[in-house]
Amino acid sequence: MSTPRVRFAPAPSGSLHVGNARTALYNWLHARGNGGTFVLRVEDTDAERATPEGYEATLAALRFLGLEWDEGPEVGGPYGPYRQSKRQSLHEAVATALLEAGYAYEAFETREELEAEREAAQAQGRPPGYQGGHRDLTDAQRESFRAEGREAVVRLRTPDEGELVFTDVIRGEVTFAWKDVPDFVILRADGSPTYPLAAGVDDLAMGITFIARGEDLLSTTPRQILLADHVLDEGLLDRVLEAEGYAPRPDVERPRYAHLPLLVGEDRKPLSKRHGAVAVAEFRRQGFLPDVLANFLALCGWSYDDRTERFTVPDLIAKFSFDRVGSNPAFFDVDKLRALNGDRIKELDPAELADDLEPYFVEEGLLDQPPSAAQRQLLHDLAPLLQERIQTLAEAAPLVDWCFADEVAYEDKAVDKHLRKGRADEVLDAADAVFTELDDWDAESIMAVLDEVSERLGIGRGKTFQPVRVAVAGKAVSPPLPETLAVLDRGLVLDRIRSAKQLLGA
RNA sequence: GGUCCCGUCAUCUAGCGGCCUAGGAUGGUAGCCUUUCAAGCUGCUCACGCGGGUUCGAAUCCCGUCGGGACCA
Repeated sequence: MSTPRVRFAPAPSGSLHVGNARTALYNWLHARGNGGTFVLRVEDTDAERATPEGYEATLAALRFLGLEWDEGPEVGGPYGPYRQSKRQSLHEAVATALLEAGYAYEAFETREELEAEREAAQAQGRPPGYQGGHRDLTDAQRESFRAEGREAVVRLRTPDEGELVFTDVIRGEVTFAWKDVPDFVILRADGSPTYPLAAGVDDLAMGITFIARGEDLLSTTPRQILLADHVLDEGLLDRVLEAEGYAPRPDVERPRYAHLPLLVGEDRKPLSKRHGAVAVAEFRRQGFLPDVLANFLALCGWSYDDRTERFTVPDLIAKFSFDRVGSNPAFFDVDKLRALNGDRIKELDPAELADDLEPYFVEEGLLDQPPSAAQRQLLHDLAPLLQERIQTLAEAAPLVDWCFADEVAYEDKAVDKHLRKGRADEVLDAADAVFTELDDWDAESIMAVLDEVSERLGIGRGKTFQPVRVAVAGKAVSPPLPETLAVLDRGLVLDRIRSAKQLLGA
């Protein structure tokens, strides 16, 4: 078998949906793992949905995930153009050739007539598909329809009987009876190609050998196979390609199909905006790492064995295979994604984590843009403390915002609970004194003097640490106190303790 | 309405005729640890939609049924 040529063909109607991202990932992994070629073809024929912003967002999402394409927009390749909107003349020419060869025909029914036909069929309990009424019109009939001002669509003729059996890489043998596949439209009345024609022709023209796509396209597969039969058997496509000035298609076998299980929400319905975030860009914004997203997406439908679930991207390339893609719907479990992300963050080199965190802190206004050397240093010092308490990058800033702010914002609840109670005032006085006199401003020494304070006052660590924490941070939750204080400026810490004392006095 | 796909713990998933008294993970929960929050460790949470059949033996194969989804309109 030759090396695979796979493609990802998104409609650029906004940022990439995670379901589509998974499709892209599987294709990409298949190509990378088998020495193949990953082709990106943008299906931007629907002018209303395909916006320039959507196009940019789609490419950005793919790049964020690391899914670089070998052929496609902005990188080119021998079988372009790779934007479907620029290939319309090819699709139209193929439709015309199909018409001339008798595989397709013009049909003139109006929308109302088709509607009536459908209702009649439903009423009689028959399937509602097109009945093929205009299959065998004479030239004269066609002329007379045209004279009435009717416009024709072009339909591809499907067999009346027999069945089509094909092997789906994931589902095995799938059978469709031709009687259930009505003649389908390949060219609309306005002359524009439909999805099956455009995608089918482009896949063949680009020499795609393996098509992994959503399960929703399973039932259109017989049409595409039929179309491919007609387009290929007579050398029809090759002639059109040449006539239209396109590169001859590569000499490869016909595409095999893999229909991926749907991604669903917790209610088992297809994943949509109702379920929360669905765009790759959104997960990126929330601070999920691209490798983790790829890891998680790979697991949505694929498994390696009965226990391994953490993979690096090179692991995935080496281990991914369509053999182990399941056929039941995959639940997009955000909790699991968060857990994976948290695990990966813990493993990150703290310096790397600090770099990853920087944009989020800038976004929150905690760091200047660009950050000063001191700010950057502080973030680097804080990174190891943050590491095991966050699952996403966006969660870090709220934990340590007080380290960067000029003024602490005291939370009433924390103040009431830890400063206005017990012997907080004594603790603060003691902390003020010992911190001021401390020789070495490091975590160990701070820990030691705080323990001394506890002992002297005869209270537990909690009763000592919490008032100090609230005094300095303004809230009851923070990374470990001595370690955090140690990376801060001692003067700042003392100021905070004094302002807390004032707060209590007032 | 028709065609196609799918149905294992609370959730996702492994399972492809004996290795299954069904494994892993997530979530929840209890305990330990503990300066808060986490993290970590230990335990609990125990499931093959239902009914037939094939077989010495079925989660695994077959038939039916119920349920969910996709597509066609």
